[in-house]
Amino acid sequence: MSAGFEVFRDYVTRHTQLSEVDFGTLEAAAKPKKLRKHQYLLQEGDVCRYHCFITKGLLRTYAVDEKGNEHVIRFAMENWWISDRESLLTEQPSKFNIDAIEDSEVLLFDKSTMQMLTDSIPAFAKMVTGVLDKSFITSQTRIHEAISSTAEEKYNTFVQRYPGFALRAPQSMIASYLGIKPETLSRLRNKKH
Amino acid sequence: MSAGFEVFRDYVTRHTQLSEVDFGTLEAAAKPKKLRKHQYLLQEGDVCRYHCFITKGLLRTYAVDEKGNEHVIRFAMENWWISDRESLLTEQPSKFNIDAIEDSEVLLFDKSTMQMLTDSIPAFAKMVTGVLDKSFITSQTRIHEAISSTAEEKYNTFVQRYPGFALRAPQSMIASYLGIKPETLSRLRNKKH
DNA sequence: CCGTAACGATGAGGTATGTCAAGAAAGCAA
DNA sequence: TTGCTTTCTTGACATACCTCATCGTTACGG
Repeated sequence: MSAGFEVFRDYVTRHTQLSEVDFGTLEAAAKPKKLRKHQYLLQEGDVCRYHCFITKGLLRTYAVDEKGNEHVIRFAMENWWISDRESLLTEQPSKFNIDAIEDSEVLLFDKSTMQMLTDSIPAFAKMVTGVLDKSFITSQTRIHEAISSTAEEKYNTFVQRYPGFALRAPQSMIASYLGIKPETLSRLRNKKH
Repeated sequence: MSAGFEVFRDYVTRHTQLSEVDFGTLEAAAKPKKLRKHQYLLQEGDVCRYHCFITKGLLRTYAVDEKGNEHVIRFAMENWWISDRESLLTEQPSKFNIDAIEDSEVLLFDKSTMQMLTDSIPAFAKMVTGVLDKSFITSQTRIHEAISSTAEEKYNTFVQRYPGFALRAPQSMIASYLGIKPETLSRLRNKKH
């Protein structure tokens, strides 16, 4: 068993209970992939074909606006899923880019494979829906914070909630994620005492 | 069949195919409820017990911060679902309020009933997951806009995407939803030529 | 280990949006 | 209708955050 699948196996075990046969099915379905720092998992304009589970490293989803500014939509690290669900669902070109912030490793599950897995392993289907449910809740929380907090409050909340991202991602990307300029974030960080 | 269920039946028919038996099961499970303008569907501190489908009217989810300011998290009208998924999932007190902006009618499905329905009607389960998936995608889009757009861009996008909300909700609530002050929204609207 | 490039820090000044206050308009109850 | 309340508009001013430019620091490929 690959190191990558071991991480995934632990993750699944933490969320549901599956037979050895089911784990075999999962392992056969997962395509491991390594990504070097700065390498793309998905590029704007391409159709997103995979649900990706991260077994190692740190990735980001970002969009580029007309003026060429990057906007980080989200970060994701070990034990997180990442994809463009909209492109995956509609099979239309993605508006987003996903790339590696660190050297990373992921497991790819293409759309039809995922369908097969959720159809044949109900407990796995339930886990996947549970993940989606939590993702939605997290998004609602972020929206709440985005519309109601100052830059400083957003940053403090971010650091508390995601210390891993705060330590591992460059400040310019964190600023982008928070919807503020890097200079503003720098000042915020340095004004503390 | 009540007028409310008729709306729901049409909605379900648009999204999936169900037998008459299944529709009977749904109708038996749905508790209709009328809400007068300003009436609460959920109050902060209470545990959210229901998935609610709106058959008539307009509701909002909002949070109140320490300073007493209201922040509108979302609007929802006919053919939309509304609830606090976090409270529903965890059975912890909600941080949000949901109330009626207009006289409204909803169908309530409590958590265990919903579980029973999705367990016994796979097509319905699939539809519900599909709705959640779309909700998540919508949230991601809103986050993207929140971090990358000016107040004016946010307002224009909002009007285009949700003309119904733009016409039916008071401006102070729309401003709150966009994360800006009512005065700012008023100026934006009136500066056009 | 060096040189270059990317990143972060900091200053000066600008702009979008917020705050507070007053008045006009619109909704609503009697 | 009338009067009362809530919502919207508008102005003057405050401020959080942005922009642009510069410089120090860190990362990294050769």
